[in-house]
Amino acid sequence: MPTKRFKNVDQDRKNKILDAAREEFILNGYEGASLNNIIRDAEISKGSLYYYFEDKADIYMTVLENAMQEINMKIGGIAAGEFSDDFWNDVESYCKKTIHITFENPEIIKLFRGLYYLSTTLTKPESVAEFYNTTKEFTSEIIKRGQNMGAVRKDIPLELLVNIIFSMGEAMDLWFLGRWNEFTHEEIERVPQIYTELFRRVAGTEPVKGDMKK
Amino acid sequence: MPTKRFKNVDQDRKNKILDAAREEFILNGYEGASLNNIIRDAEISKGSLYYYFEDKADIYMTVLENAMQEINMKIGGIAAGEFSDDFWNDVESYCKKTIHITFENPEIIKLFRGLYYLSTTLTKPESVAEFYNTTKEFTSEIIKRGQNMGAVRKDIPLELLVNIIFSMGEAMDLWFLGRWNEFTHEEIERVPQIYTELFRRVAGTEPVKGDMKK
Amino acid sequence: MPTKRFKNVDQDRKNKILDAAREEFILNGYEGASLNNIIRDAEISKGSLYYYFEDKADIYMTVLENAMQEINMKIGGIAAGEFSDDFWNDVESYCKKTIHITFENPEIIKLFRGLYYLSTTLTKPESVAEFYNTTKEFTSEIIKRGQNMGAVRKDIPLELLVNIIFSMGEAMDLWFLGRWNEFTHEEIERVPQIYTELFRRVAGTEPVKGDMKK
Amino acid sequence: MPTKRFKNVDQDRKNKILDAAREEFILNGYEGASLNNIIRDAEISKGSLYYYFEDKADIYMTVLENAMQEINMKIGGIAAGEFSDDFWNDVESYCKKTIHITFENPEIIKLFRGLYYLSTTLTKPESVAEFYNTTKEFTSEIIKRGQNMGAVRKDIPLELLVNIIFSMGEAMDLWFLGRWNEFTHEEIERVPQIYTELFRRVAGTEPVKGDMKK
DNA sequence: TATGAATGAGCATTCATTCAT
DNA sequence: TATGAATGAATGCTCATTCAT
Repeated sequence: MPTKRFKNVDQDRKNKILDAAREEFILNGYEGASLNNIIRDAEISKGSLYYYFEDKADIYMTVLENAMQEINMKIGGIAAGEFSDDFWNDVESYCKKTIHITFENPEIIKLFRGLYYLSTTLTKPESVAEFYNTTKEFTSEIIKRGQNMGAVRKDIPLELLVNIIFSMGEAMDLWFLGRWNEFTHEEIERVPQIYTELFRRVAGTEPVKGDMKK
Repeated sequence: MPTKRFKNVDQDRKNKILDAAREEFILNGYEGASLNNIIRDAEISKGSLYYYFEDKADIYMTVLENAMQEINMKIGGIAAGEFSDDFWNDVESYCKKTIHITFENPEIIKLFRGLYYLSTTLTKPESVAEFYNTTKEFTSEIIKRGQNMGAVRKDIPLELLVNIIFSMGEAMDLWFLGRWNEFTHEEIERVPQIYTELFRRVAGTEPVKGDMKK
Repeated sequence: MPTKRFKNVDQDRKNKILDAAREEFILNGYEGASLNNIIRDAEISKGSLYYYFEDKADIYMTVLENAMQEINMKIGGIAAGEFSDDFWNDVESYCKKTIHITFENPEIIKLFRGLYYLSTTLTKPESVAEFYNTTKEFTSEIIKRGQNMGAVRKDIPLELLVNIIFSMGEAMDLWFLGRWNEFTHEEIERVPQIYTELFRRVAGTEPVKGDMKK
Repeated sequence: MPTKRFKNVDQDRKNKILDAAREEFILNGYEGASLNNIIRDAEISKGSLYYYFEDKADIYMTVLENAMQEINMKIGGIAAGEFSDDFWNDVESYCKKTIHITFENPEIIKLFRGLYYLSTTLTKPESVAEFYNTTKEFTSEIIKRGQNMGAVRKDIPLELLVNIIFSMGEAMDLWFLGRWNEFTHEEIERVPQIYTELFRRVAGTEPVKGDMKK
């Protein structure tokens, strides 16, 4: 439980630490990250680090939570009230926002990839798993809403659906990320449609007839 | 390049080494795996390990190649000739075989997850990437066949499609793996259908009206 | 860069480390020296060693700098002001001092021999070379002074002259070192003359008529 | 005692081994040299290496002896009969030959530098020392001849003189080697004169008035 | 003679963590 | 709160040498 002590730290210092840590984890993955590099870049002492955090995993989790929060703040209000009654339209506009953010902060993907790896490896995976779930809850909420509106199928376990959607998103992120520069502006504009079309095919109640040329 | 020296090693010894290494990599991932543990379990000397392999990555790759080969042997002949003219039917029967094997050797998934992580992290990722690609080529071939038969859409880049399919498979594997024991025999029987239905939704040319209750 | 951390270490501990390191480098040369031996003899942990120093080369350089400083402190003021206007007389008195010190601390020669070897071998030779040059600069200064006074020839490149003088000194050191015990007190007294006479022959502007019986 | 077994080896094989070993020792020094590299390059087995040689030092010594022999063959007849009665003239022509060879095979210097280092470090230095002495004997003979002719001073112990001359030669070799390319053809022609002049100054019975502009 | 598999001690270096101040 | 010195186990890897065949 690091949080209490760390929460009360001066904001600037807090940011410096989180930035340094994030950078390090992105660069070297979880195992590869060195606490020494972090304290060097954050300009704090080893002692402080261990005063704020329980251990390496704790730092990592904190970085993650923070990154997530940041993202959510940027995506912001896809609060219930803002949804229209055209579910898949909403999804598309959500995708549009998300994709923008993701591709403006591509390192974040690397950060979370570490998580995925960790969840099966770490000695104290509970907290990681917990975080992982929290992250998925948001997607879960959206999908449930779709189900209530009759737009999303109910014949497949919700959690499975979430996982699949998640993985698909990750796969597409990765693919587009690798060739982002090769795309024209117009093509980029159509990326959210592709995401949505594929999500809809998998999860939708009604057949989708897609037809998109690259 | 397991240096051919390893190939000539006494079969028992070879197995002992590969088993120990696989176990270690599964347990701790690539970075976390310790060569010391491996030689302890395999009951060989440090020198021997480095006589057989170039470095840690080389051991890992060898373990992987071996696992892959093992799997392929078990899946066996989905050679071209065995395909019928009902593409999605073929896919389902392929899924059936694959799922069986995967779920009988669930650790293998963990093994390959390391790969995924590695491919973006390792200092010498070429060989890893190469292997990763080889692995994907198989899926790629199947999908191309589907395209030729008019069963698989062509309006999405092949590689992207492969990646998505791959990720979906991984996600489903993971999900089912976690609750394999909770399923009745009948439900298990229907799993390949679920895989296929979802693949078909994503990749198929014709709308799919799925309707499967959990 | 002994990282200033080392500078602040308790004097006793510092000495213990430097002594152990010097001993080890003298005994086994640079490549042959084992950090394990050093920490064993210095009774410190591996971690501490790497807390104080960057790497093996850093330790070696620190030992060297220290030895150099020690020597310079003992030789002390051959500051400009102390020179008379009889150049070769000054050289002889400098030799007298130096020889005494060298032969009272003969191991030091071995220490620096390592340097010589290193400067051509090491992967990071810059710092070594730098140090080596610094060391030679002193001789260089003296020679230049001799040239200004008209006592030292100018028809040979300065740097070449320095190198030759240096090597001659080394050769004589080595030779006398090996038979120091065989000499009578009187003979020892005349050693600086021999050094000077030979230096003068090589570097002097005027013919020298030496005549010294062993 | 490697020699007997190694001597009887097929000439080609022998050369291949010696070449590979020499290359390795030149490249990495004695400590740094790896027997594995040697057998790889020589295309022989580990077992053979240890059948021919006692240990690493033995290989090194053999390489050295061979190199020395090679040099001597190239320098060739400065046999007694070929000496004129102008000693220093003979020395100059000897220098001319030697310098040519040295600067055509500059790696050899590196090879012998290892020796110098070794002689104080190695666990079995006797053989090294012995070799070192053998090497010096040649110089020694020449100097003695000079003494008999009255051209070389006798007031300094012969062995000391040899060592000094040797060191001076080494120092000059090194210096010229580093700037060989910067010299015009004419300057190169005068190098042996410089060597000789300096040797003569140090060892000669009569004053030398040198005057050479760079 | 010749091979090459096998060894294990040794290497420099990095690490997360502790704790006295 | 904050520091930074101290730790020692662990890491991947290389080495010269031995020896059964």
